[in-house]
Amino acid sequence: MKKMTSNQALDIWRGAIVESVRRDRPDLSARQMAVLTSVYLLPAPHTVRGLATALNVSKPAISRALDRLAELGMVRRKADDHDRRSILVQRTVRGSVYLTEFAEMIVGAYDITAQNSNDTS
Amino acid sequence: MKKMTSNQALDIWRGAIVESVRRDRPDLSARQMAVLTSVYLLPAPHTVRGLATALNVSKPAISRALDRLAELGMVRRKADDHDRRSILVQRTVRGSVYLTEFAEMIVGAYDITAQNSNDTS
DNA sequence: CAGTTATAATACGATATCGAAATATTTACG
DNA sequence: CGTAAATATTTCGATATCGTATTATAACTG
Repeated sequence: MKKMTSNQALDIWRGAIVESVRRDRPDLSARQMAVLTSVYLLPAPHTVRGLATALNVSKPAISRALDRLAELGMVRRKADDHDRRSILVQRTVRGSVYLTEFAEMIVGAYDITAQNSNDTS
Repeated sequence: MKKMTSNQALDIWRGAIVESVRRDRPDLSARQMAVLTSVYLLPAPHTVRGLATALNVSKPAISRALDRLAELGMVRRKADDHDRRSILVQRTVRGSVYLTEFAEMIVGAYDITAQNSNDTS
């Protein structure tokens, strides 16, 4: 499977999102999910301002997303000693677990899709 | 790329969700997205009861998700002539366009990930 | 050191979503 | 028929999220 078709892409997305809904996991908004994955996958450090720029949303929107993610224990705020106006968004064990489980749901959906689309060429 | 690693899965997910947030698209909840993709990717017909069972959520939750999706013009309700208690959830052009665009964002994220993980084996 | 700029958080009012209970409406069945 | 069951929606109060404006704190600058 060298390339991915649009149909395969949607199948995978559906498989993962349906599994997430079925399991009744904490329902993160698209924005919260964008913040969470960016914090975990992009190189540190992460600030409110940086995330706001990267995601093209307002800083208060990022602050609130961090409120929610921190409440779920998936990120942690830490003061920046070099510039005490800023905060550094840090990863947590719980956040790692959540994303790892999510990744497994995606891979699971991928495997089912790849199997069904039987690309033996 | 015969198999997909967890890291690649998350990279793709992040790429697509961030792009969706950046473009300021209608922000569907996970549940709404699960309903929308199920209606478009699984074989018809689709009823509230069927979707509720498939997604393991209550029927009122499906009704409300359909309210939102119908308000956005992404699905349409139609009375079932064979059993007038039921409704049939139907696809629309707008819903197809939305999902097609979304699929392209996923494929785009996939291409970037595949490129970066330079799997020349 | 006074004034400006930059950072993040909070306040505010509006809107959306939630779960659970109550309400039609239609069908099944005895 | 008439009662029970099944379908979907609506209602209710509680909670969450939204965009914008405002506030609080820290750093820069002339």
